[in-house]
Amino acid sequence: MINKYNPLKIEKKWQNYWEKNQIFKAKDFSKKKKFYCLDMFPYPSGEGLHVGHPHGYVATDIISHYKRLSGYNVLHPMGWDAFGLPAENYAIKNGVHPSISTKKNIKRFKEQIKSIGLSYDWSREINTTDPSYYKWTQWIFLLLFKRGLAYEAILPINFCPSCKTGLANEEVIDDKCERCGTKVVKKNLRQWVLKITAYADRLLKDLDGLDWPEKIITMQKNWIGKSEGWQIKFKVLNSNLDIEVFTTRLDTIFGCTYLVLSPEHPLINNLKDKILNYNLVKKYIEEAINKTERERISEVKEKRGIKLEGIKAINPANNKEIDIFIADYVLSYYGTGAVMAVPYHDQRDFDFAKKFDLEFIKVIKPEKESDIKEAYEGEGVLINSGIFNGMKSFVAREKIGEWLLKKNLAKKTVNYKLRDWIFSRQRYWGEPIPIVHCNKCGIVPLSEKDLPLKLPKIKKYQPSGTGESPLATIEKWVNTKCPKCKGPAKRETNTMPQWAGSCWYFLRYVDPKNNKKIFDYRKGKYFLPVDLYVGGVEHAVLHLLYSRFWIKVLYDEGIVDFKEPFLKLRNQGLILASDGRKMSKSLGNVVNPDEVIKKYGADSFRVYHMFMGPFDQPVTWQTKGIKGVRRFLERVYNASDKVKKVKTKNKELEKLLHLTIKKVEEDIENFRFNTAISSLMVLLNKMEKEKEIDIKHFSAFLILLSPFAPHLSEELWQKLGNKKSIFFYKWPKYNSLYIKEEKTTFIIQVNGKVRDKIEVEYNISEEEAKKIALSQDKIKKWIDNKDIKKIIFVPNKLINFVV
RNA sequence: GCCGAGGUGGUGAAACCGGAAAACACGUUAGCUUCAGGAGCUAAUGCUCUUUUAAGAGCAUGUGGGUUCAAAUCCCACCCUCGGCACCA
Repeated sequence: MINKYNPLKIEKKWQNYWEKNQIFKAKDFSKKKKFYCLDMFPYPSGEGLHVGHPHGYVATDIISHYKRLSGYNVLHPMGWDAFGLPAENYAIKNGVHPSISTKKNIKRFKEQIKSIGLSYDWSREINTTDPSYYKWTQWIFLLLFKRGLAYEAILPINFCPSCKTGLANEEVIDDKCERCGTKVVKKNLRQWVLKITAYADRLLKDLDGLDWPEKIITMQKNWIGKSEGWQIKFKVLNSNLDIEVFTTRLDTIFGCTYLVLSPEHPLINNLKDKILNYNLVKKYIEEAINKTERERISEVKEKRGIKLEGIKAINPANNKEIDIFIADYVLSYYGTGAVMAVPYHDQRDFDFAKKFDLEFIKVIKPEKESDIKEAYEGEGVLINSGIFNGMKSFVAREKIGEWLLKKNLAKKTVNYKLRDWIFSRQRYWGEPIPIVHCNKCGIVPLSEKDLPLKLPKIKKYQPSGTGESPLATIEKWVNTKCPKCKGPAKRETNTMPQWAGSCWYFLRYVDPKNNKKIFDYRKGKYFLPVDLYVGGVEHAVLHLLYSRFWIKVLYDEGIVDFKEPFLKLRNQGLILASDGRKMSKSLGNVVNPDEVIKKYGADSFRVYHMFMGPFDQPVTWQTKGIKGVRRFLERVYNASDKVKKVKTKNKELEKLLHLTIKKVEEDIENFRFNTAISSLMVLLNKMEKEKEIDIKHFSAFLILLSPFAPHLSEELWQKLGNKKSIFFYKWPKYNSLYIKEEKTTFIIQVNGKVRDKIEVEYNISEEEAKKIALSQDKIKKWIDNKDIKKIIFVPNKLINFVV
């Protein structure tokens, strides 16, 4: 048969039609219920889309269509997260201003995305690099500043020598820059820091109500890393100084035989004169500080440290004099930067004490005795612990705490792994931080009316590498007047990190052109928060955590009335190249969607994406695999020739249709697109067998298909004589009457093995089933003249004879 | 080391509230169709064994055990793959 299906022609036609008639525009106010369906917006890179990018976009598009057909007013927008290093690097290399290359890249991305026929409301498109957008990013920064959540600090931070900028902790993976893979170095830099730690507890607690993948929730919980314990004061002998430590195992304090301070601990400087071996100590500290975190961690097995000769501390539990060490396994930024060491009951202390031949005291008796090859870190009963002997360890923790509290030596404390967010970057292509430095007034924020503070055009983008942004070289821009005293002042030259614009972009889609307010609150009240958010798992502790933080601040400020931005989150699986590796330009295994769409059509592209496998699992892209879905769509096209205004008498088909409606509906809701498509295939296979296809059946089928293959469905919908777009119609309702079974295939087992199948009336009784089953020749043979010991009957499923 | 996900035909996978393992596709083979290439249509397709051969039987869901009339599905132990975290006191 000649294929009349010509996707190239019909797809362009319908894309134009949808755009011209604004079919997918979300209404600002509507009596309909809203559904906010959001994709993580892309960074428009110079390479354009590869075949894997739109995986999530196709899924949200299917859901958006499905929700519209089910009567919702759907907000389904798209935009560009366009600040970032690649554009700047490109500018350095080719001298093209980032705003120009960004514009070009966006154009290309938009064309590619449009060619897939995704139903975005393009009237709401946003771009984070647009001053009318980043005005509001800066506005939020001022808000953070006003609330004391943005502060300046000189910190030893992770610095990428290749990108020549400081990085957030979240951006450092295995000691390497998340972007370029270069090993980071420690650098003391003046930084803007956001106090995300002030929200640690709320960021943790509010995870509970979210419909998010368990994995992401766990990752965020681990990243925040809450632990509850006690902070204990150890007095330094012959001085008025204290060393405070944090512990979650106060029950082991009687076993504490020394203290360990981190190399960065400030107390060391105060004790300088008393430390007899200060020169050696100083040398050790210098070495330790120059190591990166990873280097310290990689020496996990080999504990290093040095004893502070000449000074001792007092264990407040038993008043014993104990030694003090410095060791790099103690982290300055966690807890108090000092630990009480209990060699017998902590593996790290155990390793350290072995190496330095220190005293071990056993204070917890485990239920089962074990050998002393390693520390016992479990629970048990206290021994060698004075008045607490015999107490269970989990009780003793509190009792010892209360006892020391009375002596003013302890307080209950909660510690988090989460650290404040290093927020400034020494780069050009980012939002300028709206702050000036005045000799007289200090740090002064710009006022709202001075926003946006536009990024000046410059000729040299090259970062200095000294920790200054390229902006620092533009004197005309840097030198300004203090908003407060009108005296001479200098602008902040650091820019905001990549993540700033994406923290709040979904709010702006609600009212993207508003230049008076961040958005109209009435519009926000209707559309927000986001009902469904789909994107890659790689943002688990970056974008998703930062964004939650900002939304909570906006909530506290009364700008939004919800505490969590994304109610439901789903992650798409990674699309791997056919060699099983990640698609990347450098590996040369990238498949370009343009070519696939040109050859097979956008509908085939969409359907194949969803048919490949479970949505959230990684799959390898096999372009030839797309043939199967292309054939399916061709057969749909050909079947439309057989559609007549006939009333079918095929009860089976009627039933299958209603089962399919139910199945597709449930599968879409549950992100099981692959099985939704296969059930549509099954229905088509059945309909194809008919001489004439009932127009009612085919119409319903087309609506079920339309979220997946919108162009073809629209084309055939028109061919059936409908005047309006298919997307103005209603999702078919399945009727449980049709689904009702009349006959069923009944399985007969002997000893649990299937021996025969029979067609029987639905709801057949056990007695009857037994009678029929036993009369079957095949069954007789198996039962023979053995005794039937037991009969298991499962209604409408099977009967099992145990002989 | 800790946490999480997963392991089913030649391939992608389905079934996973215990009840027909392999739906739906890809690929392969044979036949038809076509000037040819491609495409299409029809049928077969987990493995092994057996003259009950237009059929029958056995074995099959990472490995080994267990529960059950019945296990891919539940329980225990182990192996492997992938992802995350990792000296957090």
